[in-house]
Amino acid sequence: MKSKRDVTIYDVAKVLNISASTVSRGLNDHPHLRKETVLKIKTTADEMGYQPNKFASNLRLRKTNTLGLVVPKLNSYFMAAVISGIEKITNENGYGLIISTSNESESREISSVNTLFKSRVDGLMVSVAYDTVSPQHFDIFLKKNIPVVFFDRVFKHAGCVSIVIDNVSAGYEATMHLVEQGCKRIAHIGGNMQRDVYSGRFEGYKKALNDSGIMFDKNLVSVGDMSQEAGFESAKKFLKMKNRPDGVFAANDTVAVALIMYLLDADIRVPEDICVVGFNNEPLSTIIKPNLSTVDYPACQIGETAATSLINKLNNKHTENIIIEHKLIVRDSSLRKK
Amino acid sequence: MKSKRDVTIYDVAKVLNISASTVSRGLNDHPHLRKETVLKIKTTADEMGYQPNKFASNLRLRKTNTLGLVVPKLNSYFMAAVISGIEKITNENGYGLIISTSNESESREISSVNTLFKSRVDGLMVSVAYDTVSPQHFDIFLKKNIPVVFFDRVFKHAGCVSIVIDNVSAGYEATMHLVEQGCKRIAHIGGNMQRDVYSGRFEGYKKALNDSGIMFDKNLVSVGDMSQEAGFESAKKFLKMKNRPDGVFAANDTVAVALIMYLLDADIRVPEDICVVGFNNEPLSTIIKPNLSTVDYPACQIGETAATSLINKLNNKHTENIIIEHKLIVRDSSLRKK
DNA sequence: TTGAAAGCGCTAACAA
DNA sequence: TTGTTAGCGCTTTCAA
Repeated sequence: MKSKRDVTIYDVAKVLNISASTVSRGLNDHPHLRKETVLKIKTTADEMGYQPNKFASNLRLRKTNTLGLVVPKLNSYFMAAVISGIEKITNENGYGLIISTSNESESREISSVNTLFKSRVDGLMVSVAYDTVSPQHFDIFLKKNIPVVFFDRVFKHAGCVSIVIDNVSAGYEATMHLVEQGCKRIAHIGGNMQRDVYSGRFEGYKKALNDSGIMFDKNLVSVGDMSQEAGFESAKKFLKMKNRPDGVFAANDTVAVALIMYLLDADIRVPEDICVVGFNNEPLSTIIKPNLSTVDYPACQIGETAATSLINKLNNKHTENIIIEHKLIVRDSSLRKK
Repeated sequence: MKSKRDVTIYDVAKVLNISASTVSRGLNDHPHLRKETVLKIKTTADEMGYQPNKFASNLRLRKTNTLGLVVPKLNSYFMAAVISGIEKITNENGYGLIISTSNESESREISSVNTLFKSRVDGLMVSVAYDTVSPQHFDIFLKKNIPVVFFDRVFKHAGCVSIVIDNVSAGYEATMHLVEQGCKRIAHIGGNMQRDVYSGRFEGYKKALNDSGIMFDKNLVSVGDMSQEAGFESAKKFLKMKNRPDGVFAANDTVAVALIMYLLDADIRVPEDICVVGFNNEPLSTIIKPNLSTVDYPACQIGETAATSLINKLNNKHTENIIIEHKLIVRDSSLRKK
């Protein structure tokens, strides 16, 4: 594994009979250099196979030009799209990106955050894990004035920008749509209410019921880990009730699809007997029959916005919380009236 | 964004009235130090909030303890599982991980590889992009004796280890299964035959036909980009034929599911009229009705194996190509005989 | 068992 | 417009 010594700016300088600092300046397009010199330096460096040593420059400059990203999981279409948005912006701005996953667990999130801190990223983007309770592991960043941007699943944390959708409105619209389809007993499948996305959607659900004169019934609310299993469990629970729901607003598509599969297996008709609305517009929402009504929001744009915010903050530009538009997409799973 | 100066080993040394080199040794558990001294150094460093500066040590040691990973896309269950396997091993062995995506394009792959090279990763893991033609962008690594491990979509490249499944056997088994179900005209939907995974599956398909006395018919082979669209296109093509296929072996689940959706919409029965087998065992294979028969293989284990191989190679241990077991999973989409 | 000192490769303040 | 020089924080050789 022994590698030959790399070409350094000193080697280039020696060949050109100039000083290393001039080479450094030339490589970095320093303004006061003769164009001619710059060109000469760059071509020679190229020819010699020079590769800048980031560690030396990071060490010297005390910054890494690298951003960190912590996400709960990689297995959703949503997250893949977010990351592609982030990569686009970071690439355009000459930043590197280190991605780390928390696997939905607080302890893994803490270790990811610490690792990125040790890697001395210039800034951090985070979507919080499912079961994270306290945001205090981000304090090491904040204490050092390293900016942290939250997106999707966020913490309200002094000095941190958040990129979110309006979950309350989205939950409200989804539920209202069920009301408009004639549903009277509308159930909700939600997640950990410590996560703003789930508490927001739940709040919107309750608000819509209230505005429609429908009494909130806590038996119609099922809280789980938003997995396929959780969807089956909720379906089982609803089917056991003597007074079954006739509509369900689920806080993600995975759960909604699992619910529908279970219902269909039990010979319940969707949407005739029970209308279902999901959340996220994952690809599987158009594979299930009937196609799933859901809430769509631009994942790629969320990624781009998060990265842009972070970079702006690094450049001391003004930044603020941003709310991204969402849209209810009505498909067959909730459409009784055509 | 100005950060206070960090605590360095010099600061720790000053507090303890010893030299920086001793502190360095203490922190790294150098053998000849008094246990007492080591303990004293570690606790003081901790109390002072000391964080090692990786750049300084990377610069000094000429290695980064970081591995690079280049993958085509993040949006599949398969890749998410592979990455979680890789993260497990890298974490256990004290390596960092930088993930980069090629977005299935050769040019993005080249730039990812170059970026990781500049980041001076100690080793590289790669699953090749859909349309990569030449492996020569990996030469910068090989020339410097930095090990490269391929997995899933691989290049046969001197000195590079590959972690794969036996795609030929898998394609053979899938096709044979269709034959056993009574299919006589078996079609194949494949991808870029430059990718070993697709050429292997195709080869297995042809071999199975041959072994079953079925004439290979090139009109029954549809090659596309393995997207949902490609699945629809293939379905359209097959339905237009006067002599339609009665079985289809698709080289991934996305295409297989799209095909089934299209067929069902056209009132073709699956499996009665056409049997379908996919590949990868993605979650959507159990959401489509009828559930999709497919080939399963342990993604997480592939990730673990790739990372382990790479780390072994870095430690100058013996490494070799590894073939991971796969399994045909028969579900309703291909099951005529019970 | 510990310390002094050099150097990894780069950048920038200062000088010319 | 370019050169000299010091130093970023760490490791390690050599010496004690």
